[in-house]
Amino acid sequence: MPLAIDFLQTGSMADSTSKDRQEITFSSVPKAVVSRLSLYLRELQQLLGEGKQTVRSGELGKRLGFTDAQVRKDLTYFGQFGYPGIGYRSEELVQAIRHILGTDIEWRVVIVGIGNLGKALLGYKGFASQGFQIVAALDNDPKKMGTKLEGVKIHPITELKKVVRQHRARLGMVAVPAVAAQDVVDQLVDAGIDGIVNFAPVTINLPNHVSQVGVDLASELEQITFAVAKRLQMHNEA
Amino acid sequence: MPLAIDFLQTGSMADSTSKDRQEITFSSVPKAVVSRLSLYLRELQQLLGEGKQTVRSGELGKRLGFTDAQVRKDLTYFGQFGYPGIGYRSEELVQAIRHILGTDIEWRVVIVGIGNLGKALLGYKGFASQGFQIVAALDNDPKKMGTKLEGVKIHPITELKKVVRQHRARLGMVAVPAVAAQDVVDQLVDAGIDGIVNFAPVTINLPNHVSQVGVDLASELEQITFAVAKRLQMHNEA
DNA sequence: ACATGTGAAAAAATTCACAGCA
DNA sequence: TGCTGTGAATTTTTTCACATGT
Repeated sequence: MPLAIDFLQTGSMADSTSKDRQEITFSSVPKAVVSRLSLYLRELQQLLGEGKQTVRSGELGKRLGFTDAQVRKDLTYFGQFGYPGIGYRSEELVQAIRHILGTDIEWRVVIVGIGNLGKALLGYKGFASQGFQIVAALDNDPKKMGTKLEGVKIHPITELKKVVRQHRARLGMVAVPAVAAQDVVDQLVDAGIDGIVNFAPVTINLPNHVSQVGVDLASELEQITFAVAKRLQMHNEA
Repeated sequence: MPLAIDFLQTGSMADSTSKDRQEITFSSVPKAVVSRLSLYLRELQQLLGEGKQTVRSGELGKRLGFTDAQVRKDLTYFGQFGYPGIGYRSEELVQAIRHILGTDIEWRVVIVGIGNLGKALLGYKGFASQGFQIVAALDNDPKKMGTKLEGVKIHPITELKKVVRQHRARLGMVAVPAVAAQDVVDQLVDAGIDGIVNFAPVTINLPNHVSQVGVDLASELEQITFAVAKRLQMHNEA
């Protein structure tokens, strides 16, 4: 019996353009598919801004460097969203992907660590537009307490649990020094957070019921130096 | 004929602890291997800090959530670094991975866009420790021109090509608004940059000879909301 | 004895290619 | 005609399990 959730509210009988009730089965969706879904969403929003009401799998894929088959296969993990002979309706697919990713509802986020990076995250406009609301910031510098940045109040880390619960935050972004990361993460878990984005360049341990994504800025650069070193080497060989 | 590069300088005849000359063949190394390599490196540096001179594949893997076989297989894409019955010598493996990633030499980096995120990147200490040197910053705000931040001078974007060439920078980090990203990237390519980390939430187009990695902060959060939504759904089902 | 390195097997992800539908 | 959706084929990646080396 596959796992499934209700998907896309049933359209009214008179609304001939809306698709029938669909199901999403989550069994064995490759991790890479989910990250491409984010890219599809971003590109579709771009396409909408360009006034394109529909898009074909080949077109969407080409803009992102994927094949048409990849785009179609990725989407069909979650349902049937396309129209044979036409393509996909941009607005409809945006809504569908937002529902799949879970960002058709607002997520309340706390940021821990208001150094340079934490401040950048606080001020980042891209979160709000994708359904993320930053509800509180936490830091252990006494000088910052009680002040506001970008309209968000800064609390002492000692009040983390209280603040997370008061705001009913479900996600945490950790931008503290590496040595403090595990401790902060433990507190977030204790406070009942559902998921964590960790910007500290260190491995953190979490219980299975809390999701994490690690973003290591040096590591991102290393992916590139490897590619460049490889290319130079190939060139020398040839 | 496989691609290969010289690897690990040949030890002196008297140095019985150093390994023989090795070769790296780059043919068909999975992309995921390279990102794990970054994690191995980070964890090994951590282990060294804890005073561990050697580490077994199972131990390294466990700390990162991988299997022992995965660790060994990943490393053998590039050579033989282990000692049967012992494991890997931490310091030696650190050097080897740095060489593989290309970070055993210094890379000069420019940052374009000195908003909140650009400032955070400028101040990030994790770059220098991994072999990245930020040599210049660029922005188009006249008020910032000529000032210094974190000891790095801010130049107008109009001088991008000149600045990149004067500093012989090979990598660029792009932290400008989405609408400006492609233009900035084009200028970086024109200036002869080798690789780009793009923080703007937009797809950029590059010639094949320039590497890129995209970091989309909202997308990172979406990976988590998907996992959380999925877990909640599984719970409801059960 | 113990841990690596590695072919072989298995699993997973991608690509193909075409049936079916607008 | 032109596109999606999708089983099948292919390719890639991971895991297994054991021969090899210390």
